Amino acid sequence: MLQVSQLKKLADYLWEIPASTRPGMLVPAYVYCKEEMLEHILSDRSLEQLINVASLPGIEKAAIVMPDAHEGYGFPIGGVAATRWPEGLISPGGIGYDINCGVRLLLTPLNYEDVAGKLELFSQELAATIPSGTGKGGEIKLAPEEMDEVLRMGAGWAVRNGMGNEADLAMIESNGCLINADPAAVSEQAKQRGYDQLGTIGAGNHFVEVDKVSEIFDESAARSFGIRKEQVVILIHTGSRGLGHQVATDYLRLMMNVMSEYHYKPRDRELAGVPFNSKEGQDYFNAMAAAANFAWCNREIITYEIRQAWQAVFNRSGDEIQLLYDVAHNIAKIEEHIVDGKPKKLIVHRKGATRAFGPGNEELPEKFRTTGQPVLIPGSMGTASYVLVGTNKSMETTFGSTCHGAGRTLSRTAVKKLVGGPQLKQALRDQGIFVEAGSWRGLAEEAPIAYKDIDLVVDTVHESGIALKVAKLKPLVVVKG
DNA sequence: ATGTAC
Repeated sequence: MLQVSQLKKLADYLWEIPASTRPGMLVPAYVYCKEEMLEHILSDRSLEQLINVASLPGIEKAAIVMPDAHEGYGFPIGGVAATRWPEGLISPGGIGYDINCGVRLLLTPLNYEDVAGKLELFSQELAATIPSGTGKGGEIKLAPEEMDEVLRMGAGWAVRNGMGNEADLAMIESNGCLINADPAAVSEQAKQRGYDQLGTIGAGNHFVEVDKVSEIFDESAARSFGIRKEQVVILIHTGSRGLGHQVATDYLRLMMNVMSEYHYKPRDRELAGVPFNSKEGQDYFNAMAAAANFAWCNREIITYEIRQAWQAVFNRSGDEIQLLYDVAHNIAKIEEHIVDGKPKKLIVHRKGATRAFGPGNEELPEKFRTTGQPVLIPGSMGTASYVLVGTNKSMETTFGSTCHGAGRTLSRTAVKKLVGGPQLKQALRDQGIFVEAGSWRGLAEEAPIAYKDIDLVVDTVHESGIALKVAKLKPLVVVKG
């Protein structure tokens, strides 16, 4: 276990683990964290895992963790690592099992006072309209050729089939479609697990949440995003369901078997990987892209379901609900960043980390060119969530990345010993929050006491400048699996 | 996160 004394304090929010700390580290590691939250990160294996990441073949500049970091499979969740294109390592552990787990924020034209009397009804309608829960499927059953179309097209498939709005597509990271996606690289088993899972939330920390905008920090960015105080907004957090999970499982197993052929011996077997430009590396990257497209299509169809529930409850057009933005926080992307003063093409792994591109970036839609991209950070259930904006500081220091959420401090088993589902639902109801939960156990596992303080996490990235606060959201309704 | 099991 690493000691505080092994961390070099660079600022109130930033620590360095020098490359000399362990043999084999190719680059230093950086920890974005306030001193008062350091105990969480030091209490599990996340920094040992970060040190392992700092020794991945081809890693550039640094291995980085965000303030919401905790231990994950191989890589810490809340981690960012960029390897040299095209021969650097690609490692499924650096993306995670839930490929393109991500967040999207919908903007409604109504304010809190307009919906206050109908919130309970809306929560029930949302729960009835959006399937949720482990292994749960929905109404849409994809034929094999339709599945391949979804994997190739991403969110555009939903639009083409009448379950999404054309205007949404520009407001999705990568337009909701990674063009290298290859359905042939995705196993039949993965496709089978996903064939009826479009339009479903899943379980764990996934949710649909109705919020009101409780505070504005940056008036000008908020106005440009179309966000105002008291406004009702809707947050979606989910990913690629069983399909993405199976893709990760398949390729981790494959890479464990072949990595020695590429003379790669990881410090931890969970860090299995292969050179990006190897056959297996390309197959994984193209399968990962297909799973990412499935997740974007999933969030687009959930948006369609929300628009229907809105129409049913408020007797207003669902099309008045606008998509602000949709961000991935478990993904690998090929991006150009400046390293040692020179532009370099990199394989950027983000695992529990959000892209936070700043003003002027060509990948952003016109609407966000002058502000930087919206960054959506959900807090733990019943606490707050945030809208931030990407910065050029993040481009310079964190490969254009920031945190992704509050970050767990207690395991699922540990928290269940401290709190029960019914008790938690009542406690949230007492705070004016309507909760619709698919299972008491699942609800208890997501209790806010199992998470870090979202305000501290967001303040850390704000002070460090790797994303700046725009608005704070307060939950009104939570729908969970 | 997850057909909470290879």
